[in-house]
Amino acid sequence: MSKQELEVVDQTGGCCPGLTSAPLDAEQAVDLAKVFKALGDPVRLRLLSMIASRDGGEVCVCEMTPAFELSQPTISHHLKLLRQAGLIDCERRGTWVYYWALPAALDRLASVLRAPLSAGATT
Amino acid sequence: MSKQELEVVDQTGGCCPGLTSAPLDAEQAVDLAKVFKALGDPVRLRLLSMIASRDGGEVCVCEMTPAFELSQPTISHHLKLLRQAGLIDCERRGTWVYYWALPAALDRLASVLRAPLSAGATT
DNA sequence: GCCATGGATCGAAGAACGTCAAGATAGAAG
DNA sequence: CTTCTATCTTGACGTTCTTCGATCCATGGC
Repeated sequence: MSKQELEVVDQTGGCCPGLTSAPLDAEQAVDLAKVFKALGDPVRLRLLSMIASRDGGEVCVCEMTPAFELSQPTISHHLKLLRQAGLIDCERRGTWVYYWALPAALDRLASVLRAPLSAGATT
Repeated sequence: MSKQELEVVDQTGGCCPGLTSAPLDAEQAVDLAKVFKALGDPVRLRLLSMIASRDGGEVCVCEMTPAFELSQPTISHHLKLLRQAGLIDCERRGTWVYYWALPAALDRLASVLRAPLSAGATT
């Protein structure tokens, strides 16, 4: 896996500490909450899952919309929220728009949630 | 029959396939979204962090309330939501109420978010 | 140029959420 | 039993979210 050009580990200002290592400060909490809020809707979770489970490829909007019993503007709206949360990105290619996942964002969240391996009673 | 035989909690098995391994079905998405929604508020994230970063011990409400510029009922409300999401639990002990984290819930979420280590992560 | 198609944006209706003040409940101390 | 402290619950208010229909923008084909 290729690394980004950022060698520092705390680039996002909330990436590293983790929920379980120390109390989150207010600013980190606001930042993280935005991303978790984006995941706090079943439609967005399914959209993200559809996209992220195709790590190699993109998913066309025209493929996602009919998978839900929702209007096209609603799907578009949810995709926008996922994009604003930094979880996915998209590109127009001809007539169609393709979305792909940004795995680093998911990894960051997982790291925040995952208790340190040595957590618990260390003594 | 309340619970089906789906008691396997193996993170790679039937319970938590993970966002990135296959598209989430609607029911799983609704279930997961409830937990992520509980994390989608900065106050709740900080509360959970305060509690979870003391894995060995509990945190008294009397210790959490003054950490926020919010009324005590509001804190109580957020703690209730975290408890309903299965992220924390509590017990009254004398005059005070103590909360502690349920690390298995956090682990489950992390597993859902984390791309499968051996499969698909080809970036 | 014109039209058809895929997607995004706008504005509005209804539901859900975060917050507080006021009241209720549980235990401790006198 | 009464009172006090710590916490939870209730009811209400304003804000935010989800969803939709209608409309607009971008691209490709004629």
